[in-house]
Amino acid sequence: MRVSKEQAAENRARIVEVASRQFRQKGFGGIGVADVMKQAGLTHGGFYGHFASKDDLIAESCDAAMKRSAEKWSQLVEQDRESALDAIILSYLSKTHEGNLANSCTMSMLAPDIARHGGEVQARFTEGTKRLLDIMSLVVDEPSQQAKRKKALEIMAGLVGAVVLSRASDDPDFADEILDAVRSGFQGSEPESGNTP
Amino acid sequence: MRVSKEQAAENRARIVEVASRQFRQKGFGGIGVADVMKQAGLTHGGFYGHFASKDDLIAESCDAAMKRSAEKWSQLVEQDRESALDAIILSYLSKTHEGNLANSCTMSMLAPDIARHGGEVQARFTEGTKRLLDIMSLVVDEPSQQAKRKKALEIMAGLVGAVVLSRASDDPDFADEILDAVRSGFQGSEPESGNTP
DNA sequence: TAAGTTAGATGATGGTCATCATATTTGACT
DNA sequence: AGTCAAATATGATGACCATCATCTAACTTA
Repeated sequence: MRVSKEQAAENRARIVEVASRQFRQKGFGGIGVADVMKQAGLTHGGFYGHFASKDDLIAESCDAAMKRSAEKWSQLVEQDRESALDAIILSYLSKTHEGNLANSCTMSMLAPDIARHGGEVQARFTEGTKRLLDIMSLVVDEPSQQAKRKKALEIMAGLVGAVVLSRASDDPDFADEILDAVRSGFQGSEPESGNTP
Repeated sequence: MRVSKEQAAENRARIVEVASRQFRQKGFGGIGVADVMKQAGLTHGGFYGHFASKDDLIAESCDAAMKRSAEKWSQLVEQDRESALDAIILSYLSKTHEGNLANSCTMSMLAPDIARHGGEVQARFTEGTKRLLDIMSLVVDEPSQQAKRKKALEIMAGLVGAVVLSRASDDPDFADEILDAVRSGFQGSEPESGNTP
């Protein structure tokens, strides 16, 4: 059955939203078009009315996820520029973030898949990464513009690596140790809750 | 046709070797059992004589790759303990490493897939990561044992994040910028070849 | 309100893949 | 030498999946 223009736009947005979460949780190959559609409350047939291909959806959902991350970081910066860096670091390395694969950052969940994918997906991801870098550069404490950018890159790499490694670990203590090490390394401050056994 | 015991062992090793490279290059889902066997010079049918399942092969090939990385790092440490850390960092972030997906470290190519996979694969990977951490802890310059371990974790996360992000970028200059930033951040020394345009 | 357009549903197609069943060849052991 | 069992080959099976063709219903617009 047909549906109003707004309803259709909503549906499309829902498809992207579901896909974005599912891809991060299960990888590009881990979820099929039909399943995404079902979780969006639709059947698989309508998919190609909205998207040219699965790759098209992949590109769009990555873009959406990166933009959402950028918005989140921007909000933190606008809220309190002084504490924004710490806030970003804390949020990126938080346990909640850790346990919730679907809500995680594309950089830490999908970067290798994106590297293999190439094409439009990679282009959008690269743009998104640069956007995040620009935001972080704003709140990093370094004398020159160049130094800010370099420092922001170091921090972003550290955050991504920490999340990637901690998630891949099946030892929860080790996973926490990784996150704590990187967090305290970039924050100077000590972990918020007890850390020594 | 049947084959000598040694030949069979060689074949099995070759399967693991091929799989290890292909998985890193294409992901666990990006290469099939039949293709791995073909590249090992065999047909697909014999696979289940050697392995219980594809997951079994995945676990074994990850283990092999992590062990190979550990050996490489150990060699660098034995060769020259003073310069070992720099050597590890340089090798991990090198462009050669960068361009050659199949020869890359499991941590930077497969960690998210491993996180999703769970089970034996994840357990072996975690062990391997801890082994690498122990090696790096040996050559990190910090006063206490605890500080060494923490610093090694920070560096490993930084290396992994840098490689992950640089590979996922479709802008070669940006990719290099990431690698350079993280390298110089951990080395104190400046890049070996010209860096300013 | 009638015509035409379009979102979505149903179902089919062709391909890929992991796994298994069975056959064949030949090394290994008696 | 002869038997057994292991290593590999061939081929089949069943599942899943992306994509497409076709159909239906209802929104939109004139």
